[in-house]
Amino acid sequence: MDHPDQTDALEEAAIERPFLSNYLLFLLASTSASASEEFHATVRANGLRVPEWRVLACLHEEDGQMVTRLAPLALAEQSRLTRIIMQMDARGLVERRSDPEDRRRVRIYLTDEGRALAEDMIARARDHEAELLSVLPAGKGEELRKLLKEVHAKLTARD
Amino acid sequence: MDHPDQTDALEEAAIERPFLSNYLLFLLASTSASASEEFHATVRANGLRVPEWRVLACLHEEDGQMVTRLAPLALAEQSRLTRIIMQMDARGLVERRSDPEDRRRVRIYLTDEGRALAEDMIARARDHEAELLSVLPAGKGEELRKLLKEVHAKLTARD
DNA sequence: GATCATTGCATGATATTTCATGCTTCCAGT
DNA sequence: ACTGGAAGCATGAAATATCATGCAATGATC
Repeated sequence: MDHPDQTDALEEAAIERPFLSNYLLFLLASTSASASEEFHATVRANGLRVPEWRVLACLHEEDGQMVTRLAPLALAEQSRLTRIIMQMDARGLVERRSDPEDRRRVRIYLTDEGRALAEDMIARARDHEAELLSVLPAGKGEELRKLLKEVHAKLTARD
Repeated sequence: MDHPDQTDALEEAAIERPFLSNYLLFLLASTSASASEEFHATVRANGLRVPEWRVLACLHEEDGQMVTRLAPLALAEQSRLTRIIMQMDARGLVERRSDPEDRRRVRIYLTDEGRALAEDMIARARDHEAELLSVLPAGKGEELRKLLKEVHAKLTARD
């Protein structure tokens, strides 16, 4: 029996179920980018780069973390984070201390100035998050948060 | 009447409701990163950088897009995308044609080689997505996809 | 306790990104 | 048509990121 031309079949398939707008990795990256855009502008307006803000937030949550622990949390590669932390140190936001238990380790601590900035920025982040949620249909934001926590936990558990 | 020391109050608050692990922008960025990690390795194994793969996917969906339309879709800044496309052109994956309707515009088209690679990578992306979904609790992935589509639509509508 | 592998971080060289700005082409108002 | 402004893309110079590798400290094995 005859069958349709293969190229046409492929194109039809592409039209019938658009790939990109349903592709989970695209939706995640794109939603993350558009949700973060505004706040990242605030971050830069406060003289911080995005990974620097992330480091402040991580340290505020748990002070004295190692560089290699901070790197994945701040979504930055190790050598990059090392340099970012050197700059934050030079600027007086954090302090590096070698760990007496294991002298290969460098533990990062917030300075008073760093802690103040972290608290300030976290307050802004909370405000921005509230605004963001208010744009969404009621409940959708919380639903999304809950789902992301579950999915994120599953994904990071595979290590 | 007396009140507790302010620093203690702040610290308690931080302990009681951890900020980061509930912060929507963190959950989005971090989930996106960990979900994409594996597939991005595949992308690089196929000789593509992540934005190049995104360009291929966008063009496969709609060929002949402008640079300024492609840039936000590929999550890359315009001048960066210009250079990425120049490289893809040099490699024979895409072709740049000036738009006769408006000669400021440069429209990007897949070459046959580019289209073949795009189709190949999209197939891999579909497979990877299926694997990813199979790791998650049943239904969670589809739930997430649906929510992200709604939220992403709301967020990008504000322009 | 010597050796070998590994972990944790730093760093040099290279490649990439970014920012501001330049150059065209188009459009609106006159 | 002419002028001012904006859109679309390109590009140089400076800042950053990346990759591989180096070095030091630790742990494991014999």
